[in-house]
Amino acid sequence: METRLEKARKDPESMKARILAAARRIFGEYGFHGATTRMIAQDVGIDISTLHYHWGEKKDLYESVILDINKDLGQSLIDVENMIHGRPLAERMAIAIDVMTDYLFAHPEVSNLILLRYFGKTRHESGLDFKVPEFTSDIARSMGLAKDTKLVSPLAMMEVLTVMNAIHNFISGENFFRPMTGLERGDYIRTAKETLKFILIPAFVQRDRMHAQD
Amino acid sequence: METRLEKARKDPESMKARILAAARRIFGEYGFHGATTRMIAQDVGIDISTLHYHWGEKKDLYESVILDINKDLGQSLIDVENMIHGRPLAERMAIAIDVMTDYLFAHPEVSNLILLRYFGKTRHESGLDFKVPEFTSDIARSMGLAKDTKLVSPLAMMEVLTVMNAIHNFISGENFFRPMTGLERGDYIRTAKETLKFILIPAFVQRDRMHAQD
DNA sequence: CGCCTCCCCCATCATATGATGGAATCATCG
DNA sequence: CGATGATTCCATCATATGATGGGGGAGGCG
Repeated sequence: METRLEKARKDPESMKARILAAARRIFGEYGFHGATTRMIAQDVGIDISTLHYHWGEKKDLYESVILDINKDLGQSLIDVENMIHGRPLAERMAIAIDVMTDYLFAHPEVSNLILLRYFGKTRHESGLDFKVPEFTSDIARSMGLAKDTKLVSPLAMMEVLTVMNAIHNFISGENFFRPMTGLERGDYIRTAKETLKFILIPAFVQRDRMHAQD
Repeated sequence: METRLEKARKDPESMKARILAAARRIFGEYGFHGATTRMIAQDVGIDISTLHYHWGEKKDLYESVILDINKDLGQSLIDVENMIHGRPLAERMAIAIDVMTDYLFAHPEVSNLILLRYFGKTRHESGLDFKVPEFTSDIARSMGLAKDTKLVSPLAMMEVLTVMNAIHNFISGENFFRPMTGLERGDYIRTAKETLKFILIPAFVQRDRMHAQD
């Protein structure tokens, strides 16, 4: 059976899809409790009852947004994986950082929603989870931190989380950080990439070289 | 004139202080919109009207919490600065990471509130800001990334933000990340420190050595 | 004691917000 | 066209939440 979410993703012009897109943005900016169905409806230019007609209650819409984000992020990770396959570690990481950063800056609500979910509770438990563990394991394998996605050590997971979160932080914190730096958006993005590559790559490359010596 | 906040900080047993402490926790967990005055009052074991009696409207209480957090964080940074003064860079960073991580794990609402403020909007503008720019500049100077706190380059600021945020992320994301790893709390904290030191230090040390060669 | 001030709670209000029912509109198809 | 179903909006409800007024009590002080 086709879910509402699948239907919405097929036709981006449909009302379902337009509501979903607006919900991604608004939930991403204000979080679950900070966003109101009225804000989302107004953003689309429709009545709230239309929103309820298509997506049911607020929590259902929110969970659909999370699923949607998950799909997009998972696809991006696959794309990156294919792009960097077979290259040396430093190059793999540099490309991954560049590509993921570009993707996320183009879809900042992805980073926003992920981080807000990490760091903020919601009054009612959602039961629904990000696929963070799977994604993290995949990246760990891709970075050569684990042989098998089933056997990723806690240390490796936390290393991956550090890298991914460092990227998300710059995207999601743009509204706060960019005014601090006084940079234009383009410069901010360039500097973010530069900073991320400068800080994140050397440690892994160094360890990689040491292991190669054995 | 003594502010309500100053009064509350003097006597931690006072009702004012107890409410403030609860507010730090609840706002930290749920964010501004996710937290309700009733939740905070219930946490203290008092009526909401008592809360309003001491702190006025919700937004005022929230801003007091932010000011309170700022003072605590600023003091911690000063403590760390004194502790690491004069040592070589790698050592300075390792100690700073250890000490700040311990402090923040003991007061996770500090990280929570900071990150939620970075990444989530609130419906009404607060006008009140974290002292993030000043703190960031101080750390930049302390890390040798700038001669003067008045002249910190955007690049240096973003490097500092990367480091600070990496720490906050592990504290604030514990509820999400620790179950992923299956670690006990103590092991989680240890692994977080290890990971942070492993990733964050080498890049700066490498660059420091290169500059020393000049 | 009588009065005052400070502090706290009960009852209540006002508004924001999630949600729904039913009418109106539009498209599709026989 | 006329029937049918899908979609949208208007009016309205129910609840959660922020906020307030007034009363009561504890303690200090004449």
